[in-house]
Amino acid sequence: MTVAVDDDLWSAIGDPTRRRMLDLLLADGEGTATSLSEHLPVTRQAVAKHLGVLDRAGLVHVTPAGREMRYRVDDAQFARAVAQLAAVGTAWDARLRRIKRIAEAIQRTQDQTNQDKTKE
Amino acid sequence: MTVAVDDDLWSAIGDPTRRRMLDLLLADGEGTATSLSEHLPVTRQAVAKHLGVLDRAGLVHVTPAGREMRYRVDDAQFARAVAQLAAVGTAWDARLRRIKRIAEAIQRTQDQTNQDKTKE
DNA sequence: GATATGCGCAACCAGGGGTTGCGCATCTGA
DNA sequence: TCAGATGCGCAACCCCTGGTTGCGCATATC
Repeated sequence: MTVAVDDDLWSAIGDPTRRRMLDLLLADGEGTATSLSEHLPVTRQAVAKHLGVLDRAGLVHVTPAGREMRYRVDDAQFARAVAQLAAVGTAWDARLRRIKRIAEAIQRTQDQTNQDKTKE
Repeated sequence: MTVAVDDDLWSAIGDPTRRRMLDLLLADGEGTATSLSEHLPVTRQAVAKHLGVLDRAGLVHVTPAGREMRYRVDDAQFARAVAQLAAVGTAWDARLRRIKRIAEAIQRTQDQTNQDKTKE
């Protein structure tokens, strides 16, 4: 019942800084390491490394424009990442519900047993 | 529109080994560092460290039983973690849909412009 | 009581996120 | 046109984390 997860994709969106970067890129359409770093508590170099990770994971594409490197989100791959989040979430949610159901069932049988005992 | 995420909780479930550990604990109800390590590609000590992280995040509880330390998942906290996954997922999904809508709108206005031009 | 089993602690290593420092390329304006 | 500003990449370094091995201690078990 374990959900198969693309570890590269998951670890890419697992980092909080990278999640904020994706947020920023989605909000503004595109951005550079420098522009992103202005809205983040880390340096341009750190952002550049993260952009490298996101690029290798296929979550962003880069377009050279003069001396700038403009990044934008790859919608399709991003959608895949969101789907993975959802998959793990729903799988765990389902498991939680099943456990709760079983627990309630056990509770009921115990109540029944206790009731039987009081009858004796 | 950024979703507020409990970073400790997220980073706890962000690690693939910890996710598999949670899976195992949920499947078996409870487990020890030794028993879990038998189903994982890492040593008991590594598992023990992860259990420490999960414990500090409130995702598991430990019960000493003789020389064993039995861990089980905290349903409530685990549900919170799942909820966070779902929250980020749905937020991003919504943003994707909005972008797609805007893109389509732009497409339509461009089509309209082109049509106008052909009319001239 | 001797042996096996489960655990914790400590030291160590590799990789990743972060920083600073530097040099190179591209823009821009006087 | 050329000098300064701007954007970027590369390299070295630090610290934390995930992982390992090695050890000793406590609890079961025969």
